[in-house]
Amino acid sequence: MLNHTNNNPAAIREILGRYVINPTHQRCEIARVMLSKPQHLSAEQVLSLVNANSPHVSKATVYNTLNLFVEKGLIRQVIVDPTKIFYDSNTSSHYHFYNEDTGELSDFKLNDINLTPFPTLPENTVQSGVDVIVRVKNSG
Amino acid sequence: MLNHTNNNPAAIREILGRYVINPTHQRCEIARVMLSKPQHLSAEQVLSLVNANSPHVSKATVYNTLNLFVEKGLIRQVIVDPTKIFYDSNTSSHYHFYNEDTGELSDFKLNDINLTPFPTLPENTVQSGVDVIVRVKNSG
DNA sequence: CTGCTTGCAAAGGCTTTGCAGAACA
DNA sequence: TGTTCTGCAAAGCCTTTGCAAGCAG
Repeated sequence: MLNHTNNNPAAIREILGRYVINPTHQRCEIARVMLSKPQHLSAEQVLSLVNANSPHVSKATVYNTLNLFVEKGLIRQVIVDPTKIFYDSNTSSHYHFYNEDTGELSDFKLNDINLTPFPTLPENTVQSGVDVIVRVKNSG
Repeated sequence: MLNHTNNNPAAIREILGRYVINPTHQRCEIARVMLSKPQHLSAEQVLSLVNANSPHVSKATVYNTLNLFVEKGLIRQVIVDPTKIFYDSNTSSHYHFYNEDTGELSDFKLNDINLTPFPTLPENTVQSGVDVIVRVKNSG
């Protein structure tokens, strides 16, 4: 699902409402940053983008809000680096390149990727997601 | 590559030698634990397994040694959980199930998985690895 | 009023690092 | 004797949490 918006306050509130998220001031600010385009941001990056003009959102709130957004399905975590979590505003099915030299994360889609028929899942489990990460390094 | 051995000291030293790793006492102990079978262990687990009988390897050495083994290609990191790193003694091509409820990691192989032809890599990069993680939850 | 939200600071958990002593060739 | 390795303790980083103050309905 793509939930991007051009910083339109009403549109942001509408999206939050759709995900049953109480649209407080701070949450709208964080949503504005996250949803401005498809992107991958760390909590630290969200914090500084949100507070770029005037600082008014605390670090704790950024962390708590990002977790709330993940829980509600508005954004996704991407776990590729042991030192930090990335948050992805694009929740539709896609995969990632991760540049281990630069820490850059980028998307790809494959029409011909075919992970089905899946291997048999472990007993008494249901699938909750599939991550495909192609790790790359600078060739230079 | 599978580098497993039945706790045979000479075999362990031979494997370490093959990866150009100076076979100190501590490193042999850690290798013995890691290479006893294909498995996924956290640093904490390695620490307690190594020191199960008599404590003689420090936490710092476990961390440093696991990193050394990764660097030399003897084992692999598996990054699926933001709170800890798993180390995998099986470096041959395979993929992972991760149970988000229990933290259990298990392997699967797919004959019919076909990630080629790959998407075009980002500019000036070379591929260094492909991770496929199927996240599951308990169905009960 | 009453419950939800925020922010600060402190705590937590995993991992790395500095440095002195130990081991080994 | 010189290099490499180990271990302790401290530091570092990212993230979470406790709790009091703030805000909204």
